[in-house]
Amino acid sequence: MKDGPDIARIAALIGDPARANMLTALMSGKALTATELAAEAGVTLQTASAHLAKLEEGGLLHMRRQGRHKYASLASDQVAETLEALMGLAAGTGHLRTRTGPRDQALREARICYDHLAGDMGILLYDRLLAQGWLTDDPEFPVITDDGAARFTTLGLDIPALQGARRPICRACLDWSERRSHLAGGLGQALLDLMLVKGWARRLPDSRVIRFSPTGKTAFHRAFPAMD
Amino acid sequence: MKDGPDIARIAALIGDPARANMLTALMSGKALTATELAAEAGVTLQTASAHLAKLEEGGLLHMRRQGRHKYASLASDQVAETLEALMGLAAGTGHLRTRTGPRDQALREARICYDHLAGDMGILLYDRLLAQGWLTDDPEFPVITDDGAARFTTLGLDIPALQGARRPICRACLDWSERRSHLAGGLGQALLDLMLVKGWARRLPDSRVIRFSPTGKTAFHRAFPAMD
DNA sequence: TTCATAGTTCGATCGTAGCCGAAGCATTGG
DNA sequence: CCAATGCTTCGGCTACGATCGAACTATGAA
Repeated sequence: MKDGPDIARIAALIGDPARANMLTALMSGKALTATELAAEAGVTLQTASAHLAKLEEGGLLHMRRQGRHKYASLASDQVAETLEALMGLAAGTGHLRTRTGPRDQALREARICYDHLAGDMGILLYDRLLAQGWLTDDPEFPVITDDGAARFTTLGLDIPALQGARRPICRACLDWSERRSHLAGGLGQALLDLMLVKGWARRLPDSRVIRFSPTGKTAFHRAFPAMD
Repeated sequence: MKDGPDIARIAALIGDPARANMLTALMSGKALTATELAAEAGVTLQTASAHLAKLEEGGLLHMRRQGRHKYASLASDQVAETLEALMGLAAGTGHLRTRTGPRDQALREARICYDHLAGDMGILLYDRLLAQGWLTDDPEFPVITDDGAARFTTLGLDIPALQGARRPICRACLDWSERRSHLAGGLGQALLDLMLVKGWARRLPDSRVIRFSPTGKTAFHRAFPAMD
């Protein structure tokens, strides 16, 4: 009867609408304050505080006090992945009730997933990196090839620094809209940062949507071409 | 605020202990009757009936009437995957409260995940298939090579029949105990069936545990050797 | 037909968890 | 020091949903 871990405990944590909204907001990867999350969830600060305490106690969030602010962020990539899996299910089993509005369309095209690029563009990036042989294709932890390391360095990334970090540099992450893999981990984050810094794309305010400019797309295709 | 699909709806479905127990039981891959599930969840038949209705309405279960019995099974591989993801989280964030008993140990070694082999043995199988070059290493949908097809046919599988089915023949599935991939999909199911039929292993009653016999393990290593 | 088993529907009960108002700490800035 | 802002704690209200007993329907067996 009691096979495996206590799945109900954390599913119940995610199952409350207010908490689910908070978690979804945190999928943007940014750490948010309690007040911001309260607004996001549509509840008062008191109830938000209670929710945050439960989420931290449950191991889903990581809290950091900074001055008189309290910042919350997802506890790990694993949490983000689980949320994406749930989104995939919800998108699929939703009785066509989730008609895809224009906002939703933009989400499918390019969005931030925790801290890296997801959606059509995220998958495209991952495919291109594989096609060029800059990454080996592991189902969970791809590895950077020598070719790839050289290329990333040319683009301005500090690969040794990334490799020194505790966090896995490469990680495959499943996409809820496309049900395919895209690149997460330190490298995924660094690449997205790069694109934002170079002005290829920008984040829409208060949303997970990432909008590529026409010139940005061109630059993307030149930097990550389809084949050798 | 309302980014993406309604994640709370289905998380709440999974979040009830009774329903979570039912879903966990169904991870065995077998279709179970309402009465069996009621026993599994520790509730009366009436409440079980209500839960099953909700789970079906929510798109997590697929129901099939057969005579005066009503069989429930997971609606899709995707549901099973999401449950595994939740188990991974629950195992990790559990405050050391889930001390690994002997039963748990057996689960980690070899268990059934929906309808295919998971745990240490599942990962070992997947690695060996890759090492032999019988499968290409795709993060989500590996492909059977010609070598592999020949090998599987020798073992007694009907590859063309599997390829004809609607279901994806190969699929990588993430393991909650090991956080690595193992083989799901039609091929994963067929291989597990094969091992059970050949008597290499057997299922423990009322559990997801799969026990390999000593001779079975030997046969396994001979059929799927470490390197060429 | 009659009986037994499987499952459903209804109604009532009861807990729990979400919610907010108000008051209480804590940190920063003047 | 005081005032303002960010967050927490407390208490009480409310509502939703899980649960079960009892009565009802449906299928199968004798």
